[in-house]
Amino acid sequence: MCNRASVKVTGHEIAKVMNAPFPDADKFTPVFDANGFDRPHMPVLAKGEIRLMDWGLMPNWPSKTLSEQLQLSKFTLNARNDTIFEKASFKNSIWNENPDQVKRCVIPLTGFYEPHTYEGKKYPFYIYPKNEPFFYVAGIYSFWKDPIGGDWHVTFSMITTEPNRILKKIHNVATTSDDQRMIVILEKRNIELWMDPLLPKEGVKQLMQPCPEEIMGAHSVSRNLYSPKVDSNTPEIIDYFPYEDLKFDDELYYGFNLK
DNA sequence: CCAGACGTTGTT
DNA sequence: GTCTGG
DNA sequence: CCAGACGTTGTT
DNA sequence: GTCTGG
Repeated sequence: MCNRASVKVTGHEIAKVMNAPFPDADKFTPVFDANGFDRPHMPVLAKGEIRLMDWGLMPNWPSKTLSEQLQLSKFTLNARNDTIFEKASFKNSIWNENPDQVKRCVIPLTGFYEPHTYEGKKYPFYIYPKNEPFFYVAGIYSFWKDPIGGDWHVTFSMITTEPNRILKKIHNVATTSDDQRMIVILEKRNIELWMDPLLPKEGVKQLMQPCPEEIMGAHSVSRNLYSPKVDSNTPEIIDYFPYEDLKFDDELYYGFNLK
C-alpha cells in the first residue's frame, strides 16, 4: 500500500516541470510527509490542468452522507490494477464508453514511503526518482456532491500493481494477504496516453505495469516518520538514516542508490 | 430478488 | 448507482 | 450467482 | 434443463 508520500516542491515548480497550468498553485504548500489517512490535498494532473484533489476516492453515488464517504475513502487510497475494471467504486473512472466520463489522472510525487519488516520490527524507507524530478503516478479521480450543504469533493486513488525487485525487497510483508503491491509509475512519455479518454481498455491495462527498478533510489529513514510526538513534515525526514539491524544486507543498510 | 456492500493492506 | 452474497 | 428444488391436494 | 430462494 502506498499511504505516505512527499511533494516537496512548490505548485509553480510542478506546473513548470509538467508543463500544465495550475491555477491554485499558491494554495499548495510543499510537503515532506503527506499521510493519506489525513486526507491531504495533492496536486493532480487531469484534463490538461493541475488541480488540488483529496487523497482517498469517494464514488459519485447520490444519497450518501459525508461520514459514509469518509469511511469508505480510508480504503480507497489505492486501487488494485487487477480488479479496477470491476469494482463499483472505480469502474466508471478507469474506463467508460463515453469518453467524457473517463477520469484517469497523474499524481506527481517527489517520493513515497514504505515500511520494511525485519524480525517483527518496522523500518521506514523513502523511495525517490533517480533521474527525474517526479514519479508520475497513475491514478483515477471522482467528483461527489455532498447532498447536505452541496459541497463538491474532488478525490483520487493511486493505482497499485505487482512490485518490482526493489519494492518486493523493501515492502516485504503485507498485512492480511500475501501479495505485495507497488504504485503504478508511468514513463513521462506515457502521461498523455494514460489520460487519453479514447485509449481502449487493453491500452489502459498495458500501462498499469511495474516500473523498472533502474529509475528509483531508496534508503531507510528515521522512525520519526511514524512518531505522533515528532513533526515529521520537515526536510530532514527524507534523509538517509541507517539501522545497524539491517547490516546483514548491503542494499537494506546502505540503500538502493549505491551504484 | 433484495439487502447490504461498495475497499485496501499502516504506523505510533 | 451497481455489484454481490445468500 | 449457485445450491437445491422441480408437486398436488384421496381412495379403499 | 430451468426456476427460485437466499
